[in-house]
Amino acid sequence: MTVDEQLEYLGKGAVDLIEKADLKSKILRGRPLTVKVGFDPTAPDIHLGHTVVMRKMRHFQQLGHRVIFLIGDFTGMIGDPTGKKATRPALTREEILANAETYKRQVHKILDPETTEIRFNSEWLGALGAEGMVRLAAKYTLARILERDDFRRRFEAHQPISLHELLYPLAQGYDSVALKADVELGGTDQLFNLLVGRDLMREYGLEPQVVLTMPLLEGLDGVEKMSKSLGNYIGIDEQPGEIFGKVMSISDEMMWKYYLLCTDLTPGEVKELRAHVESGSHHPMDAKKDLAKAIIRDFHSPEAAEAAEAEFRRIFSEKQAPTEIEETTLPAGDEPQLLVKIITAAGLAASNKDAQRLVAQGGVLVDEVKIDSTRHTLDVSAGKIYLLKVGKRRFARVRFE
RNA sequence: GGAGAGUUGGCUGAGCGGUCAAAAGCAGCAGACUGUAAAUCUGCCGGGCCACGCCCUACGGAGGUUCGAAUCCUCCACUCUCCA
Repeated sequence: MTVDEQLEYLGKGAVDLIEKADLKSKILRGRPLTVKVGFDPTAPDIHLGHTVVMRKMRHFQQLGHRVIFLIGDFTGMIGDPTGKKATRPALTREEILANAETYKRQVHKILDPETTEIRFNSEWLGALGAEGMVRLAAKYTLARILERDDFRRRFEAHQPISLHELLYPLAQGYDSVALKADVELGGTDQLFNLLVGRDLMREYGLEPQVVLTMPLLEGLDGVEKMSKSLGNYIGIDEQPGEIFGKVMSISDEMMWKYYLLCTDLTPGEVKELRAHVESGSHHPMDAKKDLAKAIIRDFHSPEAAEAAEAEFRRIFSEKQAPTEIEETTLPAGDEPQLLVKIITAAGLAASNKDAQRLVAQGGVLVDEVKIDSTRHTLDVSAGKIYLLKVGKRRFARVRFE
């Protein structure tokens, strides 16, 4: 690849690239670049939203650069204020380390295990000490910190901002100083933090890093950014069937963004596919199934992808019970037991009230038969087995012993 | 340091001393319609009880006034505003 081709490849899908000329001159030196990406160890599960940036990291790896997966175990104690309306709760040391382990286990589904370097920023931030922190804070001004939209908005809305939150961008910027990063990647919401890194590097007499941001992926609701805390995410550790179902539930419109950010298709190929769907020559559901399979192939296997599709067809298109149903064993009894209690006991509803509602609303089937009486009872003598379906997707086989 | 405003269910946000398990919106769940899509419509949306009624927990925390408090009083915690 020529340098210009490399630039195009690395910039593919990016929102900001500051400065492109800097990246070019860095590449021209012919030495592997140090590419830093920070991950906050607050979310124990890597989801599709994270993979957007990770995919970009892989691009750098493919071109022979040194990619550092930085786990913000120190900054995690601060809690990134980005996009937050309220102060985040601080994590304990134990929680952070446990989360970090989960990260390590999962990142290699996307990144090259051989060359990915995993670091923890407590390594240098912890060593900084109070004095170092104060010195670091001296390099930035309040006005500049308040330029940041999140802070300004909270400030103007008279919402609390704790002082330690102001340190977050500085700490993150200092990571770049410590690692002498050539490039830092992040979501567009990270732009401010990444730029602070540039400023700080200049302050410390280093060449400023290149900042490259990727679009944020909306979650299943199609509106909010995909995040663990909002529960609108697809985790890469999830079962193939779960992933398939979740992908199918996104809107047709959103599907294209997923195609662009979560597959290796080029923008041109996605555009072409979209044109086929819009002209009616390709059914949107088929396009979405292909998307779901592509994603499952990445995190599981081609076989798992095919199996997930077959299972999906079986359950939802043909409305049959899944091939594999979780079996729950409950204690048998001589007296008939209320169905609602059995549903709760089997873990298909959060509470008896909840189960009662589901039954009343016609969302419960016992052995393929809809039950709509909340007083319905089942014979629970030993050896009895029932197939319960609650809502559209919750199944369980209950056996009494 | 001084003066004032506020803290309500996952979120936003109403709330007269009784009729408040608490308006409304969002989110969520179920049903209808579908392509388990989206949009739309309908219902539900603290928990317990083989109950259509009763009980428990809940309106920042702890006390108090009252037959009765989310609503009044006191103290504590937290947040915001203005002044210094």
